[in-house]
Amino acid sequence: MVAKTRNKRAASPILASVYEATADLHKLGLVDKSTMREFDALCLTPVEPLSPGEIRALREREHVSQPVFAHYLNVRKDAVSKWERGEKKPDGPSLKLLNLVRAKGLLAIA
Amino acid sequence: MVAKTRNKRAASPILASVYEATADLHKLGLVDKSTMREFDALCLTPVEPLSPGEIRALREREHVSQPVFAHYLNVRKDAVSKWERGEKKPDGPSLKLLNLVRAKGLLAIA
DNA sequence: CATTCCTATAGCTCTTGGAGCTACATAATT
DNA sequence: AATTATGTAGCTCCAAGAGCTATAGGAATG
Repeated sequence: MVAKTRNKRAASPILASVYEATADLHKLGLVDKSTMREFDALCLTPVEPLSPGEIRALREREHVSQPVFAHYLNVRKDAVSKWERGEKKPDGPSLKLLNLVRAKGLLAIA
Repeated sequence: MVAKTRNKRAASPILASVYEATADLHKLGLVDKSTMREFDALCLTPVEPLSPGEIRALREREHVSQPVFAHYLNVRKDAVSKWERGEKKPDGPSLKLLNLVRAKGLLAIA
């Protein structure tokens, strides 16, 4: 399927690059097969794991307390505290929100 | 504490209204105490529960498949399927993301 | 000064969402 | 006809997050 995609004549050099990148991501298992068709999914900001220190730095960058930060993410303040102390690791939707804040600021999720 | 806040001379009529609204929300237990100081938290889009039908309608409004929708939210496609069939109920961070999409569209979390 | 709040930790228990998997029917592509 | 994507279904398992109490330190307020 990857090879097939590569061989397909792309509409533009830019699109061709997107195809290449997609194929590579796909090979690495980072992209769902469906994204080979639905290209808007590629415009997503990549979701990376965040260390406790990075989470704390992120929150302090936004100048908010743990309770307020938690309020933005719709989690309990305890959760934020545990993230920053490494007791729990955010993943899935929580990690997505944290990455959104990192990339676009708190206002992006307000 | 609520009365105390009410008695405080507000800087403007608008701010006074905000105080009033905050106090009421606080009385209803909808707002964390911290928000009485951190006002930006009030600018948050309220997070409401979504029914299975509303979730499906939301996804179809954005013209994406379950796998792609899941990709945006950084959850597995199975999760989206279960939400739409009422098998699982999104809450916390997932619900926040869904409300974000509803209020601002998929691009807001891209 | 004393007092009142907010913050941030810490230590618990418990529920359930989401991960991760397989399998299947349908529909759309090619 | 063969391939590919979709949506549903059933299952197990883990850990995130909920929810609670208690504590200590700091900041604001009187």
